[in-house]
Amino acid sequence: MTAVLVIEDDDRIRLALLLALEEEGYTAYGAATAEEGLRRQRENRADNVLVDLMLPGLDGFECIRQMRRDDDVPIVVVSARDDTHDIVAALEAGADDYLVKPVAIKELSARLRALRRRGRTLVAPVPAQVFGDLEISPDAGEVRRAGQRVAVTRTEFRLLCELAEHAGRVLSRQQLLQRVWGYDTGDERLVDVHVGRLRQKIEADPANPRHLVTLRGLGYKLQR
Amino acid sequence: MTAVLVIEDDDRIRLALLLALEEEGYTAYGAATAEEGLRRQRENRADNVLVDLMLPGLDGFECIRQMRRDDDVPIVVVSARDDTHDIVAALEAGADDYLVKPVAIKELSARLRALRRRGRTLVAPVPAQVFGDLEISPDAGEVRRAGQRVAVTRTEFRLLCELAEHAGRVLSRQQLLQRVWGYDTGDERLVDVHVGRLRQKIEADPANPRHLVTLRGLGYKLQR
DNA sequence: CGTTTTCATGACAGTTGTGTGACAAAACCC
DNA sequence: GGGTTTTGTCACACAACTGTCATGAAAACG
Repeated sequence: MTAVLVIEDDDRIRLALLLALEEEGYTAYGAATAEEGLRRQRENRADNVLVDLMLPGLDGFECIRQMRRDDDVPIVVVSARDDTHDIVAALEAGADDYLVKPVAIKELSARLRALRRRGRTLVAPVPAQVFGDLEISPDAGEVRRAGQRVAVTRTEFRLLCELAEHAGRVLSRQQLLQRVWGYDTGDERLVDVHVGRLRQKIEADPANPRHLVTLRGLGYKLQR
Repeated sequence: MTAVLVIEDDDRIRLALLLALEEEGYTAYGAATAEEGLRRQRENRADNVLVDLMLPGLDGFECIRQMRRDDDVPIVVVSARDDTHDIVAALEAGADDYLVKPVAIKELSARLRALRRRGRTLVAPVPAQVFGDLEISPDAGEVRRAGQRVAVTRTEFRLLCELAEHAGRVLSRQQLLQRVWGYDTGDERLVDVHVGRLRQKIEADPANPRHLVTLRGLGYKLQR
């Protein structure tokens, strides 16, 4: 199922777009401001983003720039103005396509498909993160200890990446459940179990972990 | 240097586009018919192709379809008609963008840039890639193991090239489906089957692959 | 020092992911 | 047109992984 996020302040237009997109078989949801749109996209990544340029507060250009900082999602601008400067500026900001209102839903749908066909760029390789003798490369799906490849499972890998991303900071079990498993609620012991298994694999002495440490009452953190 | 091929029958418009593109720093060359355009693109791959829809003989849609059969180059349609049906049909045929004449050269340039940023970088002749005893020459369409030529099918070859292009990085089944088969959605098991067949051919011990490895829960990757 | 809370870990059963052989449809090639 | 190759679907088997639970150790608390 393909999810589309529509960032548009005009309620009528936004709802019309959402309905039309659902008609076309997409899962669509909206945001009335750039800030809300950015937040929703962070929390729940859509496969495509539609954004209006004229937004109250943060405008569309800035919205695109900020979203581009950590997201490769194809962004389509839907604007009322057919102005070359706007088009160029939007594409410069990181948009992938530009449509002028009123948009024909069939055209929109075809363009979304064309964009997805081309797929995510895959260009920027993520450098491996190093924690002492521990090495994590999300790109290669690999974990190494002292240069030796260590086999970790998908869940363990995600957990490790999450901890690595916030290296040095404590993450509560609740946060980890949320970020790694997507559980809003659940047994926190689950995290313990996976941390334990991870330690067996990545720590020289699993009983006295040096990298993946427990902060009693708080959670876990990964340190150098 | 970025090369652009302009397929457009109207001499005046073609020359104007070529001049404007060179002004923008591109290397640009033209073709007056679809047939000529296809031939030139086969002989000498441009990084971007601009196509007019109204062409004598083979029309633009057919031109795009034929070019798409064995080329991933970003194709931009430049048409006089601002008609949703045309737009949709062109995108369906495999175009990546659609501009209505008269085009603003700055906009065109920005769109070309956006396309390339997103698009694959299948530029220039690709040198043979070597993975231990495995050798892949995308240009020659050949695979060798220990110097011996190995017969692989077209699909297997594309799959292998895709993996080789991102050597060392995991590609999910979804990404492979999209990049090798062009499927937006589909049965991921299909990838397994072809990976399996490929292993039979390129791995010394297919049951214990050394190059084409599985990353459980993540996908496949090709490594040295 | 005893009690309570928090955490580590081994065992286990259910679930999921992957490899593979068989087969039919489609494409290709004389 | 008939035979061959290639492709995609399916089903099954097996291995790997996940989440739950129980138990006991360690730390915090009073």
